Amino acid sequence: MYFKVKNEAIAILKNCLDKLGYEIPDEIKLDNPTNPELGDFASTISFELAKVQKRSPMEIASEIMGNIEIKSIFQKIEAKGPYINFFIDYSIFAKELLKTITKDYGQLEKTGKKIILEHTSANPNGPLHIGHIRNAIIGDSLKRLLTIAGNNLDTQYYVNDMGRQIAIIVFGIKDLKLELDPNFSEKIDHQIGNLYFKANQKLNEEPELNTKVGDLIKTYEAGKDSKLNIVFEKAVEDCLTGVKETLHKLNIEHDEFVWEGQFVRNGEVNKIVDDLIATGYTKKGEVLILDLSQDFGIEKELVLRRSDGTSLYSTRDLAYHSFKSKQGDVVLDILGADHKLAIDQVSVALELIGEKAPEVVFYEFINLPEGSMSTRRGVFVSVDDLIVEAITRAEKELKTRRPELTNNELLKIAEEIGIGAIRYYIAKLSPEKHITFKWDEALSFEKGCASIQYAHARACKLLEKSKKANDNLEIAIDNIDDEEWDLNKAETDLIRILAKFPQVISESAKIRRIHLIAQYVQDLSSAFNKFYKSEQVINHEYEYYRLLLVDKTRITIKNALDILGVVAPITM
RNA sequence: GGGUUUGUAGCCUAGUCUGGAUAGGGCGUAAGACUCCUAAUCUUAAGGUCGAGGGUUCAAAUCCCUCCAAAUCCGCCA
Repeated sequence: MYFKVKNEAIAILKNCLDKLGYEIPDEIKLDNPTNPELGDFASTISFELAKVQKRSPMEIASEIMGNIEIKSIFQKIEAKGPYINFFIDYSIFAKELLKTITKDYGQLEKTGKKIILEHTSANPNGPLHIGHIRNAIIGDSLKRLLTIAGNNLDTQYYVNDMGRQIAIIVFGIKDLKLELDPNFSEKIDHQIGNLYFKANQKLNEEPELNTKVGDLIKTYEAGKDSKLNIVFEKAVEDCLTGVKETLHKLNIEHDEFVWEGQFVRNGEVNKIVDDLIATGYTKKGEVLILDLSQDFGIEKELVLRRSDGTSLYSTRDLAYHSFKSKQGDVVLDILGADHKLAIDQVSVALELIGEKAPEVVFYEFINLPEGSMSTRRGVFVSVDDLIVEAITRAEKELKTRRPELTNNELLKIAEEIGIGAIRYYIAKLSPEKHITFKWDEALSFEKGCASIQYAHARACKLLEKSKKANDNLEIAIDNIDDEEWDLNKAETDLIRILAKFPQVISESAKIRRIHLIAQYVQDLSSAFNKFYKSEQVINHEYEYYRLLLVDKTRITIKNALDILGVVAPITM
């Protein structure tokens, strides 16, 4: 609906320019003025024409105004100085819009594109910490966003079962006889993280033990020692169990878990190395390297094999990316900013052998006030702890607000609010922003996600109450054209924001940024809360229209929260 | 040393790609609003050298140059 009106405005302008005999630019851009008093769309076309024609923009604007034709959906078109402002006629537009908002509002046309989205992919050497969830939350929200934007998504978690990290864990189990408690006295990924920390300490004290780790890597990569394979696989599987549990609590599920080891075993890594040798960009010295400095300006050489013949992460990653490249139209990675150089190398290498380079969404680090996090050093805040704290805080708040709730109800709502707070905290920031983690900022309920969820719950409750007082809501939709509806400011503001939802989705999906959605749903719920506070709905003259407005707002808030992976509670 | 990212009120942040109207939100602060559909709400106010300096332009938070600060990368780690 919004697209349609915007295009209509552009058509009106084009028509007018044509009439005046001016050359029509390829693209006519319309701004959304921040101040509603300046209209719904604004054109700065006068400035551009002024440059070409060497006349004042004001003069051109008034000339345009003298020749412009107003169509019915617009109430008026005004020139404010050099700007040309379009004002929508909301008494018509609002009714049209309400008809277009259905259960799947926001769903864009199918693009037919398959997108392979890899996210999270944390090493299975400990529990997820708050650095990892930025990846997971951005990744999962993008999956939801790109799906509603019409794409076919496949999400993958790349499991690093072959790295040095995992070998260190196996070394801890086999050589240091560190034990995991099979009775799960502590969540298994936390146990593994702890074991990893201890094994690293030992290796720091006695660096000569590193040869044992090297031997483990070599043996596992060869894959012939089936007993050792089982130890590796068990450790990874165990850790992954814990990680999946954490992700599940955050409403995050992956379609596939792809183990990197398979690419060594099935010969893909060797094949990639051979293909790269064939390009002529490799050099063989003590180790095999890929040199991209001459033709691609990448200073750092990429080592493809260790001197002992084993593969490295980046080589296996090349094989994995080649695998993904064959599965979809777009390969999308969510990566920490520390991977920028590495993925540049991988991308160039992939293009050299005729595969698709990934598109990458980078995010900056989350640090603790005391510095960076590290699983190896045992310095981190785990996501599990964060979740417990978030839910505890929500519970406490709920107890004072809704003392009449049963324990089960309370826990359910507290979970929805706590998880929402976490996801929203990450989602609302643009990914290139550096974050210093602070509990109070991460878990704020004021004007954060909770107020959005609250708006949704309010809308639900209102609709429920109206059902008791009224006939069915559908009647209002049928009769929508028969009655006049003179909208006030609160209603107009709400309509205006509701109308923008598909445009926001389209724009966010295009630039692969979820924080626009977070901002949008905040604006929407804020407009709804204002409306709710200032206007009576039940028993009002325009009750049908207002109930419709409430219902459509409810749908839109829910669909927007869905993109962020946040539950829209019916009550709270 | 070189590359990349960030710097917007006491605090957090949008806007930077694609220059355009009075720089948009939120927290906190101050004052106010529940005999009325849920006050996790709403209303009002104060609070800004858009890191600093220079340049381009009719117009710069936005583009260009120099500098400052923070983070990060420059591993036979992942």
